[in-house]
Amino acid sequence: MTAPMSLSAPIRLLLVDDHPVMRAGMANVLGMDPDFVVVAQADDGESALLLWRQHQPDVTLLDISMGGIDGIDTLRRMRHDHPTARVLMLTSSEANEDVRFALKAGACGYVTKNVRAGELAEAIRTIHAGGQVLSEVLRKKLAEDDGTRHLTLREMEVLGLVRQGFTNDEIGRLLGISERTARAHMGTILEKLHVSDRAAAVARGFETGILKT
Amino acid sequence: MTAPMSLSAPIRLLLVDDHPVMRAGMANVLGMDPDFVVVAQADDGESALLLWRQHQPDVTLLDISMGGIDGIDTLRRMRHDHPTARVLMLTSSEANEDVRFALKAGACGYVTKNVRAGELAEAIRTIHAGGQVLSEVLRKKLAEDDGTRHLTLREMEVLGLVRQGFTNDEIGRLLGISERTARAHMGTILEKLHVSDRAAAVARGFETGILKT
DNA sequence: CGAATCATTGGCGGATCCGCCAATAGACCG
DNA sequence: CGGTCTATTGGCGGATCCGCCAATGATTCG
Repeated sequence: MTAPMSLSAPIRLLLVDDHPVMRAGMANVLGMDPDFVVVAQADDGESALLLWRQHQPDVTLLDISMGGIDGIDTLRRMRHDHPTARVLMLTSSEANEDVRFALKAGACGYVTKNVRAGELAEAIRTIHAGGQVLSEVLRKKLAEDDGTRHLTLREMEVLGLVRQGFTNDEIGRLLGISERTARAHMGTILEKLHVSDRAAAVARGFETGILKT
Repeated sequence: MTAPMSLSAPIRLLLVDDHPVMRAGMANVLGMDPDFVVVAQADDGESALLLWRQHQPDVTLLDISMGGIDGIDTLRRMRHDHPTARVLMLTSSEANEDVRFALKAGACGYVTKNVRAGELAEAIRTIHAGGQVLSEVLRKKLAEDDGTRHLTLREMEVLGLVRQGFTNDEIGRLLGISERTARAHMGTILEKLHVSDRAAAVARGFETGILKT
């Protein structure tokens, strides 16, 4: 528990969150620690990408729910433009789909906002050292969820229309497929989500993060 | 724009939020201003109530989504035990139902977390001076929503069961009423929510905040 | 005390849903 | 090259949904 690596250069951070007060909190908490220096802050995805290019931070802390392009998309583009970018998702969402997509999109870690300051600092150090961060709880949720097969793109598309109140017939026409096919998709959705009707499927969609408010 | 009332005693604040980093942000932002002093912080409803009694703060900043009892319930109990308590909701939810219930439960103001630091300080001063705080945006959303009639308790109960995938028949049995009555409730729910089927009703429920993840 | 809202129930009928059966074609994987 | 997954479509039938008609008692409000 002796202060580690205070001799090396501090880890340069980019903070991305659309809540000014939250950013102040991060800057404050992390600014206390000489291992870190906040080189820039952004409140949306666009400026995050811009600021990344300008500052080339060692680690980026990225929120998911933001106005404009969402955090996952920002992450995708950031990793696409700069494959070396190391990103720690710091968000309030515990939805499995968010975690899964974030990791798939190249996040090096995922922590929820109810994390304590010390844990956050530790996570950043791990990320910077080239490690992965995923809390035990989330790891567990993901694992038990892997037993379940996930919705395909097509199925998500269908679920999105179901959410809007379209009938199978309308969904078929909207997607340029037969009503029967839409129904087949509906069937697999119900099966995969372990529910008995489309109303419950929509609910499940929101619960798991497939659907967003 | 001259610094107001710096001669009087500072406004004593209680911060309630389950995100440590967010609390640090609030404490930091508000601590800069000599008008404010943070006398206590809580990360859940129970301790919030306890700390209120101990410190009798001038203004409480209260989050809605928290582990344990939620912010609205905390607010209710706080106002019940101490009708003089002045509370400013500070939350990330923009859902109409949250705003409505908060105001009904006795909140003196409601601001979302994407508020800038200066606005937050201003809001607290207004609350302390006996005023109400509600952003133009939220006021507008509420107004246009008042045209729509709101779900009754019974209807929310039904919607909660619909969400779980129960049929009208099952809902009837669960509530000890006829299937026909459940169906009638369903009908009014669809009408009030301006949707065509129960799946869309569930979606609307999540969008408006009637249903929670 | 009327007006309004709410919770309740009934019948009838067409629309829609969902399950079970089966099949084809393309994509991807080892 | 087989196996698996995905997307697609068909038929059949019972279950369920939703709309339209109408009615009663309780409660609340002005």
